[in-house]
Amino acid sequence: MTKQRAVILEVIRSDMCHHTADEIFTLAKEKLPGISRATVYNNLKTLEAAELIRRITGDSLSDRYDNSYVPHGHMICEECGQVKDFNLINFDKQLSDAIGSDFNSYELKVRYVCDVCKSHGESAQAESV
Amino acid sequence: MTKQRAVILEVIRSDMCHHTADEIFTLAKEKLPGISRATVYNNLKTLEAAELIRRITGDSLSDRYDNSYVPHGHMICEECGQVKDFNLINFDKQLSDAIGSDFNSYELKVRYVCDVCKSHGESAQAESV
DNA sequence: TAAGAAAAATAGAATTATTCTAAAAAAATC
DNA sequence: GATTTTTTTAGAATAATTCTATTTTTCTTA
Repeated sequence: MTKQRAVILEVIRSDMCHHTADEIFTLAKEKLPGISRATVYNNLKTLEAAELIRRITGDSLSDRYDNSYVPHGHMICEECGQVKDFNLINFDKQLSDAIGSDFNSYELKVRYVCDVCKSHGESAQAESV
Repeated sequence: MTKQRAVILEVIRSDMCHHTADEIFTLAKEKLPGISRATVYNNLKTLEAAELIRRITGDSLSDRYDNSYVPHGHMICEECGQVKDFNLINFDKQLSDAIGSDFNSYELKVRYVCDVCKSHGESAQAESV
């Protein structure tokens, strides 16, 4: 566990947001100005392999990272882009029944419009994801 | 509906595979040698907006396209990369209950090891997705 | 069906996210 | 403490996608 790796993990764990690699790089840089982009990418891979974080794909052009490795759903507002976590009861069993096999992980994303955006139309253009 | 658009749609519908934009470009080129990459990308967007195809993200570096717009699950073998479709009964209701709101679409991917790969170990390195 | 307007296609440059590379630095091992 | 292994670094390379300006095709309607 190097300084860099610790800072990256700290950044990912510091809030409930799901940051992109680039955002993590920027945030890590505030604490460790010399850190390199490649280090961030390397460590994101290492940390996911160690099952400490989870990569989530397809919300935007770039991947995002979740501070929990345990699979769960992500609900993504199509207006403001905010990502929230949610859980389904007994979903693992349901899934393995449906595919007729055990599985290693799953990724579930739901696109919807959140209450805030629903109420004040298209005005709320947050960037907090 | 232009020649190009028809060919692209035909390529996507011609088999059960989930092709990348680049594969679609290559296949379309066989039928329409002058077709440009930008045309493929433009049309993939148009066709998804028209709800004729569905983009699926995160299986590999590049996105893939599904010949059905109706949301359903994708099961992805971690050994050979093959993608199969599956469905969950009454899942829409379950989802909207879980997130406490209506939603526009969902994307569900399960990573597992398919029977073929499970039986003959790591030998089967198919590319057919 | 010809003329004008609108939409789509083209080639290639530009952009963006990510990976690779080779050298330097840090950490781990003995 | 010397040696080996791992990690970091900067920047180049790659790959997917988007953008741009121009040309071509399609659509509309007279």
